[in-house]
Amino acid sequence: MKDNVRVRFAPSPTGFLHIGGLRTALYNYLFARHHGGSFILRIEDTDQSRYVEDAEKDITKSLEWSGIEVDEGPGNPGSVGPYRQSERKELYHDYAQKLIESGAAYYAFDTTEELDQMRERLQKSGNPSPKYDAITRQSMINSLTLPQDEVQKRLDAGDEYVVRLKVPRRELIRFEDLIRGHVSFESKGLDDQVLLKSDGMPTYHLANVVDDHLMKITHVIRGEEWLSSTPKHILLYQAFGWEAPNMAHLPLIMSPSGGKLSKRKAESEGIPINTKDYIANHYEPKALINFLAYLGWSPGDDSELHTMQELCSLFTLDRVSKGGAVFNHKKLMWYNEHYLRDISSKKLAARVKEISTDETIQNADDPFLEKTIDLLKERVSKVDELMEMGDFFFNDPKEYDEKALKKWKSDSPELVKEYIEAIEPLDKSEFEAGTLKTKLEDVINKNEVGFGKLMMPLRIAVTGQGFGPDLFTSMELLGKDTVVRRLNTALDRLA
RNA sequence: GCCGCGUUCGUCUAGGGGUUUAGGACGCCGCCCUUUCACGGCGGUAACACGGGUUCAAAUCCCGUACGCGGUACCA
Repeated sequence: MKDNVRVRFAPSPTGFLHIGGLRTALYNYLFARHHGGSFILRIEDTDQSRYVEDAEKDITKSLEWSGIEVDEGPGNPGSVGPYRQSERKELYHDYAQKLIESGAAYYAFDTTEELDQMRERLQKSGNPSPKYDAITRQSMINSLTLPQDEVQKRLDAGDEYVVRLKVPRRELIRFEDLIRGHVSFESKGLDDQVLLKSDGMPTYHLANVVDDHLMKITHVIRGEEWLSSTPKHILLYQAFGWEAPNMAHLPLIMSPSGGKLSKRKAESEGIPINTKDYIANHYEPKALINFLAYLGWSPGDDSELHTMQELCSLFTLDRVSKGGAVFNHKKLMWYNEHYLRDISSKKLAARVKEISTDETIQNADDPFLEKTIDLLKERVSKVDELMEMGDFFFNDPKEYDEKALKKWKSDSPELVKEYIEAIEPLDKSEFEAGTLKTKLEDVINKNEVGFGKLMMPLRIAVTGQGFGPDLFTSMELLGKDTVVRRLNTALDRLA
């Protein structure tokens, strides 16, 4: 293991940070922290046509929310900046030039149409995967086929060109992947990859290799979708005479229906795909992080719950699995429930006030709100559900749950009436859970009916629903006036 | 198609030649607690893709097959 571990998370700002990207960032971060190294954020904005204005802000905000701290990045540059590739444009130009001079790359002048024609022609003649390679480049328009003065003339005239990597005809390219072990590719299967695009921007491949070297990256930890292009990168490192960083390709996060978890698939399967969706929907960042850490990795013991700090000390690449991992939303919810219950009711009350759009809740008395949360916490999965389930603590039920209404029988009005009569004389200090329960028992005993015969109708009348926290404690919290009012309202509406 | 990478309960995984009647977690089911719903506790269901080797012994090593996934762009 090299000293001074430096890893990078290098998203391209073509959209919001999705859950797969977040996990890649997390694994990089955990690895860096485990080795006391640095976690670098680099923005790979080389595709101007796909650039999304707010994407970088979204990435930064998402990482921050998740608790992933960036040691060096556009917002807090270190000594190897700038950290946006668009601001490093000239650099790539210089390095492309070096490759041309050393013979590892060449100019190509073919237009998009000519390339399409070439591919079509080859396909028709029986080549199913046409490539711009050691063989086909001989029939294309480039500095390998054109006389040197012609090349210079085109360059001087400002003709559009790209720079392509001159992939050797037959060579076995091997490298060691920290997760997968030995990996090898035959160079003949590789394209003469475009390194510098006609708009002057580098492609991912060039920019990535140049930056990883210049930024002294020791470990490249990225998604498996990059495994196939790694040989091109190895070739590049060799051409530059640089030592390649260690490589580690992470298993992909899969959709429950199979295949890489994409935006479309996630949406149709009810899985939030972007980190901002998790923020907006009030998931617990600790839960998401814990869940994501275990999606493709495990510490090897039976533990399931860990803080970020613990994950940092536990995480090693050799314990990352090789196969894709299916996103299991129910397990995420299990984590969320766990971390939610860890939060004090006092803190939750503050969160609820922040989130809520209901004025009654926003202005609620804090001790009261906290008491309701004590009761609700064990019953919900996310903070926002606290308000849904606990709405009856603040507002009279507008309607009664249809399913619960089945428990409102023909004898319910009479029983409820008797209960009202029993509790109305109670003064404030007597209006507490124990007494309220005793009063209910009096009524059912007198009428010789079961507990539920009265309790369910009361619950419906007071909360509008057939489930929820202990009814007597809830009524105590609500107070006599509210309870009696709601019981009478129910009598009117359901009689 | 070609190239590459994978494959242990439904899902995430442990296990890496004998310690395994293959362990844990989520889910699901049942019971207990509770005259609601949950929490909690206890228990149950359920997997080594297939076929050949190697070996005294294979989930574990090797080779094939199947299946899955990824890549195959002047996208990353």
